Amino acid sequence: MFLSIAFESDIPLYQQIKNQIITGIAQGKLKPGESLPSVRQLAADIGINFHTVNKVYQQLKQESWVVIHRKSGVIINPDLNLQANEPYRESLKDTLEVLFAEAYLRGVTLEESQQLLKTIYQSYVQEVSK
Amino acid sequence: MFLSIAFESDIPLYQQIKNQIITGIAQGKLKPGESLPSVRQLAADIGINFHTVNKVYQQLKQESWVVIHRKSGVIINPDLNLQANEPYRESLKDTLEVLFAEAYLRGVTLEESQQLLKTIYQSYVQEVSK
DNA sequence: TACTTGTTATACATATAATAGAACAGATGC
DNA sequence: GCATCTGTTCTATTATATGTATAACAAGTA
Repeated sequence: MFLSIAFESDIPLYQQIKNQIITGIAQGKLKPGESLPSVRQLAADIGINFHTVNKVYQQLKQESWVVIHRKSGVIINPDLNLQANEPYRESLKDTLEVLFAEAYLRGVTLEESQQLLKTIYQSYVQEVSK
Repeated sequence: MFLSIAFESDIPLYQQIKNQIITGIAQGKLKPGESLPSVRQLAADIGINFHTVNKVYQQLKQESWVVIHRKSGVIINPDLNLQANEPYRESLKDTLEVLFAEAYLRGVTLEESQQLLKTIYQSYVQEVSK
């Protein structure tokens, strides 16, 4: 099992699963072309309803993280080609503005934040491919 | 009015208000000791129910961003002394890990991210005080 | 044929978000 | 004193989000 779910968390189950799949791709734990468990299988593994997993897969498909075929099931998009377009960059900036306002007021310096970012980026794989 | 509310947003009203008050403090638009509108006044200004504003103030009070007295009403905590303790740093790291996994996969480099952070930090005031 | 696949539909329970109206005690200004 | 404003609390209702439950269907596989 490549997922660890916190049932007591206030983050919705489907969001936790989605987050871990996307970070999994970035960290190379999941490779483009690799297949994911079926909705029923993954739901059984985690111990939740298959509709919750289906919701995740539908959203991932909608955002082009995965492709779904009757034959091959759900696989990580082999041709990951997501763009950092302007709306995305805007939303990212807005999110960071709020997030780091609190961090700044708690005494986290710019240097610390940049160092943290560097460490996080180092956990991402150099080349995302098969 | 120092708040701009997006009613069509999927971000809850109370969360938008809370976010803008905290970033407002970081950016120097709101200074420690400064008083905020009463729950009824702010609600009337925005055009929402006063219970929603009350929810914001209660949370801000709970997290020590503001202090509330019968006499003075709601004021930004004059002695802002919030700590970046270990649980907070953990949650910040977890949030960033997810956030930048997607950014990374969309082609946003470490250098771009660090530059963005620098720009954001520059919008925060140097010295948070009266 | 039996089984698994993704997909869809309906229903239900619970929690969250937002609104609504009412009331109360403490403080303020006339 | 009296009216007004303050934060606070209570109950209630509506809408939405989340998660579960059961069932069914068409397409592909062994």
